[in-house]
Amino acid sequence: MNRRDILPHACDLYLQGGIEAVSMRRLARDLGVTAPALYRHYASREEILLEVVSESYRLCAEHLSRALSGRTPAERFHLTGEGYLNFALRHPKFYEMMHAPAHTLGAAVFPADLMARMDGVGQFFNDRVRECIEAELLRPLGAQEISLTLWAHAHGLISIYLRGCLHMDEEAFRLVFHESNRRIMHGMVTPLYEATQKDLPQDTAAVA
Amino acid sequence: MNRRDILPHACDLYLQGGIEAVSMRRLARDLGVTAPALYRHYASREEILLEVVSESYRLCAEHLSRALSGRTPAERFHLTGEGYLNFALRHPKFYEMMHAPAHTLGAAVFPADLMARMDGVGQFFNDRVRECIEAELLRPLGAQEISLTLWAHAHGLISIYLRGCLHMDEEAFRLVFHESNRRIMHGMVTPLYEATQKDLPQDTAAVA
DNA sequence: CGACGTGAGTTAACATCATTAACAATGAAT
DNA sequence: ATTCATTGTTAATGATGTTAACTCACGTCG
Repeated sequence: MNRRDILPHACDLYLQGGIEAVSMRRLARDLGVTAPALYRHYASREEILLEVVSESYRLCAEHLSRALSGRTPAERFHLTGEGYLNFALRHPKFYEMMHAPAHTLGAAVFPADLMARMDGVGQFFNDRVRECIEAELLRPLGAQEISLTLWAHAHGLISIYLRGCLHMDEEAFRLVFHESNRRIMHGMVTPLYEATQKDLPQDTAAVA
Repeated sequence: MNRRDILPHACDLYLQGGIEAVSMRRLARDLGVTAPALYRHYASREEILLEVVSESYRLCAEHLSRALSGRTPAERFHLTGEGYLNFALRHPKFYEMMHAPAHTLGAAVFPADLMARMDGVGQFFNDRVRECIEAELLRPLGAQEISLTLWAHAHGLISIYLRGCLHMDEEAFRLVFHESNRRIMHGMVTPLYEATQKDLPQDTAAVA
């Protein structure tokens, strides 16, 4: 038995019952082994959970990479958004795991290899945006900057939906997602808006 | 001892060491009592954690409500965004708790009173946006729709920052936050963009 | 061939966890 | 004075992550 045999079972347990369902004893039982044996391959439960997170990023990157089949910057840009949305809707538990706070996994901070995977996903977005700026489909506001804005919006909307705050089914949400994207791409303000942006007040001081 | 005495200590424990630091024994010890005594006031640990979530929403609503001191729709709109950002940056652990998945707390689904608090926060955003549409500062794209878009973007950006993915300090992030808001308010596309939106390909089928 | 070390498993144990059952003390109301 | 609800207690159950000490199989080298 080695690491590669353990990870799939850990993912299964996580998909079935969430993080707390991934217990060393239960995992060992599914592998036909006793709990301390797992410590031959992983230093701790935390290390196993981090591997599940890493797997989530791998799966996400796999969905995104299919956007490279697009033949124009616009197509690849569009397919990137679709890939991200599809990943989130098809693998909601993995999507959730991607954004789990470190302490939820018992870790103080994310290890370097995980940070690298995170940066990789971000870099993919950056590259698709840069292409579109060069093709003059997007305004030259900085590829990283636009990319971050788009990622933040997509992630925020998806995570709100996955928490069940929006009372709608998946098909309805796909429409909402696309409509919301249209809004941020084209803007939401009238000419009157700009005039109000001078002399805005500061937020009052903290309360407690 | 009653519920009102327990909650602050539960919050303290959570702020110090995260959700898993809130243990019945530890909490009881801090209150000068033994663990089973807590069950006189709360049915379970889950119920206590949900109360901490509820407290997070209360604190958030408190920050938002200060936006009502603005004297114009534009001011109140701006202060709402500032209030949300300030709440997240001043109370990051509470902000995180607001968006904790239910199973993280050991709960299958959120209770109705919590859902009501969530809707209340959403409603506040809606109302501020509606005001701005009526004042013709925002385009008439639907108050709920715009509100959701703005909330999603703000939440996504903040949660990405709080996870430490952006390598910057709080001051730098405040700038990024405002710049990103400017981008979604004014749009990011060139006139060329629209022409590319016809005949976009579908994402290929699922992989696994 | 035998000695040795290494890798991978075992059992037993420890401390901690949430939760429950059974019981005690306190104080107010009839 | 008795009754009853409230609010604690101790003891126990079963689960958790993790460690220590041990066993067993296997490959390598003298």
